[in-house]
Amino acid sequence: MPEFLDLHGNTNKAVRAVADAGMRRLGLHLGQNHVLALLWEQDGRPPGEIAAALHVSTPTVVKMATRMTAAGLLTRRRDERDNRLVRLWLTEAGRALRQPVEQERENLENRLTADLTEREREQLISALTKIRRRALELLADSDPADAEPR
Amino acid sequence: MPEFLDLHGNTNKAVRAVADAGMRRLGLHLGQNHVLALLWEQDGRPPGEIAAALHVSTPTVVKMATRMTAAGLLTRRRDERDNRLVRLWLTEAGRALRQPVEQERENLENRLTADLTEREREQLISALTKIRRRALELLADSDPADAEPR
DNA sequence: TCCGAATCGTTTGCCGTCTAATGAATGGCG
DNA sequence: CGCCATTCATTAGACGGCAAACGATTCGGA
Repeated sequence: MPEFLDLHGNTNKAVRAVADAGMRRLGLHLGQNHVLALLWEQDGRPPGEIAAALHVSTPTVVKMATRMTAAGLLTRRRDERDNRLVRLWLTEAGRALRQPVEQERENLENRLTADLTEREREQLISALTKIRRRALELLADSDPADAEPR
Repeated sequence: MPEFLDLHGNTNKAVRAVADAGMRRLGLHLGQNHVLALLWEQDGRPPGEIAAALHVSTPTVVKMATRMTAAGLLTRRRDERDNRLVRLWLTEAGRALRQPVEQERENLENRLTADLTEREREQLISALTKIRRRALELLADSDPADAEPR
């Protein structure tokens, strides 16, 4: 009865590929939409804050910001009061993607879960939530990094 | 009722991180265990065959094979009869990891699904299977690459 | 006031993954 | 029999992700 692990991994890969195709149609790379989503909600956030919100490392956001800047989606500017901070600001192009991206995401979600009944969908979400919680606990245990901030 | 997509992605990341930590304890990088698993089952397979079995591109396997060779887990040798082919052979070190890796995987799976009842687990697998199938269908549609091999 | 600790972003380098381009060998068909 | 299409692996380059090292700035306490 083995291998929930493999099934979950394979499913994720397939879902990821579909989402990537969808975003690519809008000229985005997978992952960039998450950064945009945070900036649509509140423009001018610094990389560290975005990284924390996305549960991702700061260097990851920095790299993405570099590419997205090159792609004309946003601009970088240092905070005037605290020069350690950098703030990311949407360009017109970045702002314009909001509606199409949000629609595409809804579209993807609906199509992917089309074979599930409402009940199945709820159970799925419940199960995934439990597993995620469990995984985060296991991570915190084995990795005493953020344990005991004194 | 939002965002099965996000939940699934986040769960995957957490699960991946836990699995990665587990494999790292054995001196492996995540993903390498899958290559090893195929070679334990049948040694001397070529990269293309492994890629197909893992649903991964050939370059991915080639790169992993390069690192795993450097790590002393396997060796590369060209097939004598068909010189286009390369075959990957386990070293003693690669073979020795079988038991510990398989146990670690079982261990991980059990710990991750510990919060689920047997029934929940079955439903989860069923739902993920449906979604994966759906995702693969959507991919095949939008991407007429492998459709109609004449 | 001044120096060391804390806070940020960036750089570097690695892993897994993909697509596209390249290169080497085989095999079949005229 | 010889040439061209097919079949493989490899290389190159991009993306998302991570950890570690580095550099700049701010801030608090002596």
